[in-house]
Amino acid sequence: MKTLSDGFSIGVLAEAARVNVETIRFYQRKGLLPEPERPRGSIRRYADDDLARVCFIKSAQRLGFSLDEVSELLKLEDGAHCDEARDLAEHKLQAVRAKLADLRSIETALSQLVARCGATRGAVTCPLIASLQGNT
Amino acid sequence: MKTLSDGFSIGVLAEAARVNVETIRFYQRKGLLPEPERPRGSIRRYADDDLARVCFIKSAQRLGFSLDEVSELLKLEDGAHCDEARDLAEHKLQAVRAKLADLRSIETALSQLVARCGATRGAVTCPLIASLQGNT
DNA sequence: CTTGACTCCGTACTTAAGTACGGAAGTAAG
DNA sequence: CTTACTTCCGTACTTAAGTACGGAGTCAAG
Repeated sequence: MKTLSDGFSIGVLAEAARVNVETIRFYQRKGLLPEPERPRGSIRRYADDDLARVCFIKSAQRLGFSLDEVSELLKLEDGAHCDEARDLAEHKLQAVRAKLADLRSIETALSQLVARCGATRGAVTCPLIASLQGNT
Repeated sequence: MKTLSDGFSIGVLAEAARVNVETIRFYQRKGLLPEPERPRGSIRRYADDDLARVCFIKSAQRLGFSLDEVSELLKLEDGAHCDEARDLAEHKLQAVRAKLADLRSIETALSQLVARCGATRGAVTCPLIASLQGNT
């Protein structure tokens, strides 16, 4: 007996997450996404949780986290030992703050460039490179 | 005749930029870094500009820009036509701002997680995933 | 109950960003 | 001048993150 909404297929999941079906399968192989049981010889069904997870992966990736790092982030969610989780989170937090600082200086540089570019004609010597000098 | 400081070798450049020598050569092949002339049958010499450029590339990469995107950013610096430059800069600026927004919500989520994790024992259900729901 | 679309699975291919390799040529110290 | 390290250059290998492919099984509409 089938409850009314017992999840969606991999194709629907992929489409909803704006991702290739193969990518979903790839994430499963990597252990980033749980592979739901398939009811005896049938097709796997996915739920909103899975969609959220895929979206999260893509979002974190856009921020420059690798899949390995994303998998660490996800372990936090999955309720690993609290101490480990905390350590991990603190490290990520530092990385995130460093990225934020870098991005802010790029933002400043870019908006200045845009402003100046509207004003001065030709010969743009933008402050972009200068804005990133002081990094490790 | 050699002036006292007429630049450094590729090895020194690479070391200063904390990068593999091969990476320098790779960037040259991709046109991200100019290849200085080699004085008749001798070795190429690099200057501070080149170092700055390599550092910039690495910084931008850490923020999630691809080498292709970095090369666009660098074209801005190189004084392309002002209008193009401005367009490019505006697009990048939007991308940068989107990244900033995402990063800020991750930062919030992570710091909340760290805080809670110190307080509650066990069973961490972190707000990380939730924090990234609202993205395209 | 057939037909067309979708799923499953393993394997193979692709792209981006390097890294490594090997031989010839340049260079710097003894 | 020899020896040991670099550079130079082309070509080949590696890793991460997918993408594509092909054959077999499943599902649902007509």
